[in-house]
Amino acid sequence: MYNVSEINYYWTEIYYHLHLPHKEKITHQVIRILQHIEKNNGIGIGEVATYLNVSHNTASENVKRIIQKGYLQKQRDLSDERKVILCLTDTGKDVLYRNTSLDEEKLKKVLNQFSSKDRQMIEQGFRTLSEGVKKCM
Amino acid sequence: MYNVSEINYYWTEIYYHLHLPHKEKITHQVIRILQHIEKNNGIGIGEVATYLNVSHNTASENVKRIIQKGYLQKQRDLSDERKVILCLTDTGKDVLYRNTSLDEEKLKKVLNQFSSKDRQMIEQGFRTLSEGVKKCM
DNA sequence: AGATTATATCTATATATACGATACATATTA
DNA sequence: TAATATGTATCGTATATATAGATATAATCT
Repeated sequence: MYNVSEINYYWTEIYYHLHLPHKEKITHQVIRILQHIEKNNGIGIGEVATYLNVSHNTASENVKRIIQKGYLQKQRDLSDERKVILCLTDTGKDVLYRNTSLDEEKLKKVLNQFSSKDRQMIEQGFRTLSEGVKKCM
Repeated sequence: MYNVSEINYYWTEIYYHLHLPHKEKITHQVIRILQHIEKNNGIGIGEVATYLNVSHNTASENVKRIIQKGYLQKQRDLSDERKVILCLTDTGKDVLYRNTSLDEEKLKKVLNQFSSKDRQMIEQGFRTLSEGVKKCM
């Protein structure tokens, strides 16, 4: 018997202690948009609207503001020039990283405490779960 | 040799696919406040201000709005009645949960794919890392 | 009593989010 | 080719949020 609540507790503890410092003011919507674009190719305004469950004009305006901040870039789809294709700028990747990832310096420090066997187990656990997630979802 | 970037990649993949649906409009500041209060006891306005690096009045107003939404509760510290002690309401716990944890239904589904040996390895990996983090940070 | 501390409130400003209505350019179809 | 559909952009408007400075209040300490 395994306990998913327990895993969730570990999950939040790890993030609480290892997240990066939050520099920029940013909302969840913006992070969701950045992450959705980063994790999928060829995302346009329409897909953003559907994903966030907001109207097209809201998505368009939200994306415009994110472009103004320099986090996103626009291209036109060559096969259908009505469509926009969005991708992250380097700044956008950096912002997304700082708001969703673990601080690698802290993580290194923590991992250094462990035996190499334990480290391997941790890494293997994450890898296995991540790969299982992609197969299943 | 272990690779922290790889762990980070797994980390974001897992969260992207397993996070709960985002119902409420919420900012990062609010989640940071809720999480900081949940992970520590006896937090007041002053500590919130220090933690977020904002002025005391900003922290006070922010907390006031969060209380209005029903996510936080106030008590006075019995030993020093100037001080406020903040704690999460049930709604607040629920909101924090939905914005920082993994969807337990999805997680169960993913874990069910694995052998019990793999499941144990994953759980053990999280536990070990979580405990290591608390020792180290 | 006076100073310090912790919090609260008032005012003002900037920004984010959202939607409806409308416009426009590019496909697609009859 | 004319009519329609599709994808996006913009305008006007409304609301919520975040922030700070100035000031106030209440409890505590010296």
